[in-house]
Amino acid sequence: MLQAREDAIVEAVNRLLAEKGFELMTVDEVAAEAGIAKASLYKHFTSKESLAAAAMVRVLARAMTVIDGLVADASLGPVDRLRALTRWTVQTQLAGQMPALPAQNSTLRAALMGDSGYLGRLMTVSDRIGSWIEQAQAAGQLAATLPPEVVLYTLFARACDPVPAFLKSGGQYTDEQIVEWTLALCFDGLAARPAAAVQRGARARAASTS
Amino acid sequence: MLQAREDAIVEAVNRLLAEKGFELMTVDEVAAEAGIAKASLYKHFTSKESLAAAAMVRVLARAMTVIDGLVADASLGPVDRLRALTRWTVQTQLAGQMPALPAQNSTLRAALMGDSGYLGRLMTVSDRIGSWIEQAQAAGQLAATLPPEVVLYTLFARACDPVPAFLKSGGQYTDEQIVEWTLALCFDGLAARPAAAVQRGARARAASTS
DNA sequence: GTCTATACAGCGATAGAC
DNA sequence: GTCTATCGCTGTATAGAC
Repeated sequence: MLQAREDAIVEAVNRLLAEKGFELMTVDEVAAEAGIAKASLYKHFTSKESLAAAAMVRVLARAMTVIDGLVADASLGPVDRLRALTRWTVQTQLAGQMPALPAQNSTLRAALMGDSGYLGRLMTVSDRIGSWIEQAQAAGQLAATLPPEVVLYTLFARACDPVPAFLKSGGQYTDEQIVEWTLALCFDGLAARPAAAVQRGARARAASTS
Repeated sequence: MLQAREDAIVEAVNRLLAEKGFELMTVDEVAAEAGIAKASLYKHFTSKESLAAAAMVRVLARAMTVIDGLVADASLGPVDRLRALTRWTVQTQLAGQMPALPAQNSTLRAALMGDSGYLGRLMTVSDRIGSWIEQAQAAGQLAATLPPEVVLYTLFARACDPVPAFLKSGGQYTDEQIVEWTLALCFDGLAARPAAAVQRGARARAASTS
């Protein structure tokens, strides 16, 4: 019962963070959307920052679930897993369920860096992804000239990429198109690709729509 | 004299927008950094939104200057120009001089969309870049499967890419390295590249350090 | 046009009754 | 633990003297 109430609060925070970001989200809105008084909300969470941290913990936990599912599928190579996880990230963002945290807010950064639950999950997720990156680079499937750290941040950044939402707001493309273009841009870039990459892309599209 | 004062104000706004974004920037800070009283500032600009708009107009004017310089160099192809303009964007952002506008703020969006000076410059810049994109796609140098609009937004998004600043904050890479990696990611993606692309990258690096 | 001083609103957080 | 009511502060914007 208490747990369900807190879940409703974090769900509201998650949605509002996705919609307007930390600065523009107000605690009054969170309380209203969770159907609770603001003062009651502060019995569960000590500050606005801790609300955001709870939402981040939740999304990291969900990412971990996705990661575990990908690990369980032995038919996937490291790059397949990176692509699939990135697809989940972009899809979640397009669905308005990816909390957006501008890293510019120092009070929020301080709160997150002091939250061991957040830090631990962030490190676990980073380690899993990092091992896929190293495997993919060793297999010659990912640019070996890039430090793994650069690849990791680039993938994380898909969670706050403004391009997908902007394309969606135009209303002339389907979510599937936007997701595929975003993935193509992330992994293959803007430059014209050799036939091999184009064919791989065609195979992937065929598989995902079959 | 009046113009010089306003330049100082917009310069302060530009720097603060780059550092902390629109929501976290306060008018008091702008006034303090410009060395003027807040009330005097409101004689020059009618609102906080109009301050941000002025900074955006300034950065678009600078982009236009860069674009004109690239057009004047007849030795450059369309992709060369796109790369060079993107390099300028990333370098400006790394130097802390690229105003960051989270598109989530509706009052700010409304103000920008009602500012003809901003809209006109934005359209001019977009048209120039758009023509380069179409030329590059026609020449088979840019992925022709992507709508030009998607390419355009992807290039614009380099102005608020969090990855370069994050890599810089780590302190273990030079600005030049970060810029080259960002460009490589944008144009060639994460995937391992064929020899041709690698060699082109090597040539570009040699040229830029000679 | 510049200043000091202030009005006004919104928001994070808390008091205190139940 | 939930509520209503309110505090205290910050931030945008303005009044009015010079």
